[in-house]
Amino acid sequence: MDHPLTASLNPPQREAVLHTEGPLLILAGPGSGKTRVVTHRIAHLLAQGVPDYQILALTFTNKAADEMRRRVAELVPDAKVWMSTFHRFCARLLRQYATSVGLGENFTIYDTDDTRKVLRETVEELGVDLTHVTPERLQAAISWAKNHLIPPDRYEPQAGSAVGMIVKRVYPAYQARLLADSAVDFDDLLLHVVSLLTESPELRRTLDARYRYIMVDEYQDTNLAQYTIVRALSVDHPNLAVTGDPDQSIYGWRGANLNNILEFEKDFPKVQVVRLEQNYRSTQRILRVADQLISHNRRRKPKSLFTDNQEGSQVRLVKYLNNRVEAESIAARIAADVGAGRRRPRDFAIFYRTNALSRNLESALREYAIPYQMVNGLEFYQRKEIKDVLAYLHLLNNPRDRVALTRIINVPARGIGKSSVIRLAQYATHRGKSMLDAAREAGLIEGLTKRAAVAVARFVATIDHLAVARSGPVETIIAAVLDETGYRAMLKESDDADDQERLANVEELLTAAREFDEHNPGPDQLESFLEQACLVNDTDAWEVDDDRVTLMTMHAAKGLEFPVVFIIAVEEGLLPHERSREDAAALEEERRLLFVAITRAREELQLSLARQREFRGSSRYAVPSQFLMELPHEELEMTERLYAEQVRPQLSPEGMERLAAMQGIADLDAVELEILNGLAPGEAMAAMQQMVAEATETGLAANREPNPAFREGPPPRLTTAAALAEAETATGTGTHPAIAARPTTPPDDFLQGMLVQHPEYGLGKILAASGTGSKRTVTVAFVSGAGQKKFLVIHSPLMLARG
DNA sequence: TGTGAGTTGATTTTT
DNA sequence: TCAACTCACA
Repeated sequence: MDHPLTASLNPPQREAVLHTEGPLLILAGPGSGKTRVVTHRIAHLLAQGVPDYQILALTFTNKAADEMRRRVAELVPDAKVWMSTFHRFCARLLRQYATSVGLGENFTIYDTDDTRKVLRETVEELGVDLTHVTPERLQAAISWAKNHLIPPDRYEPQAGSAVGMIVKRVYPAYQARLLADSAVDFDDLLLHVVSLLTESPELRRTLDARYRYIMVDEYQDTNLAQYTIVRALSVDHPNLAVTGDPDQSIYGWRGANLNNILEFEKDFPKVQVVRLEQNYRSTQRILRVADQLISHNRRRKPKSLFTDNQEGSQVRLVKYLNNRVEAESIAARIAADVGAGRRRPRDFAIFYRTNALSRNLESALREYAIPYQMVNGLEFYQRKEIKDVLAYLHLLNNPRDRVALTRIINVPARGIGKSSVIRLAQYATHRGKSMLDAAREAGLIEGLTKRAAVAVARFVATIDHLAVARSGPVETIIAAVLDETGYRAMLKESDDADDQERLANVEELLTAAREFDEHNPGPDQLESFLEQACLVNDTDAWEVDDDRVTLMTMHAAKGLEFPVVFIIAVEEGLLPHERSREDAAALEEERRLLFVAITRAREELQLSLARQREFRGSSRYAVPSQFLMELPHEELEMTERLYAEQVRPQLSPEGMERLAAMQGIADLDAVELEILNGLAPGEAMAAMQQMVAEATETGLAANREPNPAFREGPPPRLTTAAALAEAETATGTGTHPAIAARPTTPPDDFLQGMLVQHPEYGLGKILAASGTGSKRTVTVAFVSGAGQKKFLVIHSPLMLARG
């Protein structure tokens, strides 16, 4: 009988799906339908009668886990298969057995920031001199050791390594401090689970039997700790299915060991190996470029990628004068394609090696009013105010959490200064007490002023009072924290517009908590909430459905695909990154990184570099990446651009409509269409935004008077920011020349909820307003993707878009 | 104790 | 370029 489940699969895919018993290695090239195979395999297992709780699927990112969950649900709606990241899985497990590894029942997960604080304090306590070693370096070294399962007492530095010597001293103290705080860092989550499994054969057996079918995604990225965990759970029931591609291993710097996948067949001699080599994503040309590049790597399993897709156009390789021209040209191209109706914003992605490279792109895209989303930036849970509130929760959850206590003992200000906190910490360390317990004895602490002691006592009382409601709904706990600590009042009474924004963020946290409560009913959910907050990351915020251009690092791009991909700054020192150039293995990883980036493209691909690039404030001449020499030149179309591309699209009616929809306008009349066609794309976009403002003003998108800004004929053409700035100075209005001058509005007329127009950022809404007259400040959220900004109204080029 | 200005120093990728 | 940290002052 035919399996309806496998009807749509090619032979190797089917083979992988139908293989259920015994180890399985799926070598999946890019775009080969890997997720499809994994999800169908889960569905198949379930159809075979395997209970859902016996299946465990492990990924590296929440994004991947969510995607898998979504797609399994499409096949088998009610299955409750456990799909999560390694770290989350370990956190869950660890919570049951925390005491066996020396942690308190409610342990805290310290993030990178917290970890650095602990490290810094440890270094200080030990009196270690850090003149030539940054804490980050130390952090990386300790993380490396942990990823390689080297405990503090077995750490031996390489001969002559200055960092190593310091690590040898600091690592044990650091680890002791974590345990004292009943806290773990990210690496510990894995490490503690490894010790659980190695030290308790019984527990290992139980879990092995429980998770009978284990799948690991992106197996090439596993480090020794992850490898050990997976192996330990696959001894009695070795139904371990791993998928991966050695050519896409890009996390070596985080301890990922390529050997795990290269030697899987040695680890499990009876393994079935399936190769997925047919690519369903890219054009022949893109695939050939990728293939040729990666063939220069030595440490790999050779594979032959092929596709039935079209030949496609040549891959563009463009050399720009400088980074500004690069960014503007890319933005112009995108604007042209969108304007002509050929593409939507969501079809495009721009990749770069380091986050710092995104700046020019952002402003260029804003200039063209192209909506974009950037995957990184200050992530919600990293914001100061969110971390503050969460610190209160952490302290309630784990009274030993020292980082949390020091963070908020004087926030809002209670008159407990730095020196008092140090005294408190010393007292606690001396007596082996937690900071909170030490604080309870504030009156006994030498060197603490009476005033400080009273303040500390009051702080303890507040915490104790809050602790009473600790087991209730999270939203209630947060609300109590905000009220009883005075945190909300502190923000509310502030004149600073930043604080108004913070207040809004804090309210958002309340909403998040409410949603969490709905999904997680029952008492004592605080720890679970905090765990979730600690283990989310930037890419999780990326929205597939938004019609926006995507900006991200090449690392974040893994697992995604886009019709058109731009890869910028393919230059020595950036693409093989500075720090990777000497080391052959690291260089291969950089090559894989470019391979990953290239293979994200479905139809069009452009690689670019600049002759001159501004970096760290100063400008320098760039050398083309050595990887460019390795590409097949017959597949490339090479051009050089010394000025910003002037792409003047003839906007088709269809394209205009799309643009209009993007900008929120219902329809356009013929006159407007004609005028817009006469403008450079950047101006056309700005003009569009103006129309939105007009439309909002009248409340009626249709049936408008033609915009007065266009009656007087096209404004001077300006494309570069320099020219724009010049024009601004000349007119003295500070507004884009395409926008008609308006009478100035008194600052106090800028009210919360109003729509405003900004020459650079476009249309936005006032989220918060404070102060009066010349001190009037507003926080504005922009639709363009610029995010939120605050302005002193009187000095800002903001104009009301309504009234 | 708290704030502000000035200086310094560092910048890959992330669970 | 920018953020974090230091130091001086109120």
